[in-house]
Amino acid sequence: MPTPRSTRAAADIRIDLLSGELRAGQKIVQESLAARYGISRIPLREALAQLQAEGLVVHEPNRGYFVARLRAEDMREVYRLREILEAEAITRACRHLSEADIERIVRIADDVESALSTGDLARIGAANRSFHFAVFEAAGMPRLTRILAGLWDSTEAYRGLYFQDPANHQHIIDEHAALLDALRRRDAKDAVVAQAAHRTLSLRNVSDRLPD
Amino acid sequence: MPTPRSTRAAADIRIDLLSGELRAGQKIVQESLAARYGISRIPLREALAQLQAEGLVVHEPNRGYFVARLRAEDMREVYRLREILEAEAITRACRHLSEADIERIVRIADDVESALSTGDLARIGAANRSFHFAVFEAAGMPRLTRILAGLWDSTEAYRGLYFQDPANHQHIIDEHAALLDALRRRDAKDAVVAQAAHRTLSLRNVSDRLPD
DNA sequence: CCGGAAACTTCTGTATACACTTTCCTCATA
DNA sequence: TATGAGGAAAGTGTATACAGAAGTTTCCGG
Repeated sequence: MPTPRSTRAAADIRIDLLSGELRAGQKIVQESLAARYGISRIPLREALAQLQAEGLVVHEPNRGYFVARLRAEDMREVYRLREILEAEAITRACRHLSEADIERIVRIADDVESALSTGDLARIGAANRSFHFAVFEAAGMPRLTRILAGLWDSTEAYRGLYFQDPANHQHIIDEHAALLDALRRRDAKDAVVAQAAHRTLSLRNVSDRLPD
Repeated sequence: MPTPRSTRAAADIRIDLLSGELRAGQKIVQESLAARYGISRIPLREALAQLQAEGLVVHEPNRGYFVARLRAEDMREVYRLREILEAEAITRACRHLSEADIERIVRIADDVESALSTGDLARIGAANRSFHFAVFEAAGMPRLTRILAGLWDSTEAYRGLYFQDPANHQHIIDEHAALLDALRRRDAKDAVVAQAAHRTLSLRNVSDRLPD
């Protein structure tokens, strides 16, 4: 396995955080959490450092890490930031997209469809993410891509819930198609609108499950 | 001293990175860098993890950390992202600012002026940063504040050069005053413009010193 | 003389161990 | 009963140590 323990731990913690296993505001005792994942504190701390950059945990010197409080309002912040930054990414992408880029994105969109038909949530999530980030990366702004990745990560666990409902599958396919169509025409405005529609739907889905 | 070694190391590395001591693309050998700062590899790794979130270094599993390549183009990306995100922060801040907030910001602006008169670069930098982040924080968007902090950090070392030139001192004072005036009037549009002027000037100053 | 595989070197990733800080409890005192 | 000093317990921050992966050199067969 080429994945370091710290990376895997970060993924595990994300799940536990967002599934409510680790509750908001709670102190994170490194020893016990490390034991839970069967690793030592060193890789755990690196995972926590990464999650801090995503805003899922906060750190106080000599006092340790605490679970950040995620409320509906936080979710709205994440989505507002995505709105702004994804608009920038897509607008720039429209300027730079080559035909090869578009072909590649089309192939990934096909992957998403075939993943949806299997119902394998992990595969759907991975494919969907690949699709959107293939577009974002075409903007040629690596920092922007990284920031967006952090924002996506911070709500990663909720996306599974969204994919779980088969009623959403056709929406996803349609919205990806709309985005692709706009990209083909290099129509930044339409592309931004298509992306926004996609995002708004999933925000509604997610924020219903949070306090406040 | 309440600062953990890892935090201090991150600051040290930032300086060495941006002063050219550590060159772009270069592999970071943890052992030697740790020795250089007189610490062990553990806090160094945590510092590197943090710097990765800022985009100053990149990590490849089992291969280690490498110095990110910073070109004028990267600087333009950082400033473009700041432009978008600071506009959002200031717009929201205008909605939420209380009189007490404004008073506090005024006091910090005075700190900046007195720091400028002493010529102490570290103090000027700290005061200037406090000033702008006091405004950003008033937006009530903690993730946005954190992202902006990362963007500021990634060019921190260059800001010193800007403050060093006394010709810029009056600019800084005037622009802070203009921003404050707009904030008092809760005029989001003017405030964004004032902030933009401030930023543009320092971008020009910084990007002249980079390759490409 | 060259290509490729095996041994070696170097460095990363992680476990263990310990010092120092914070927190909590106890108990004496007003 | 409330309060604060003192000390024990718990937990973080970091140094040291080691296993294993990546990179490098050496050596052999062609």
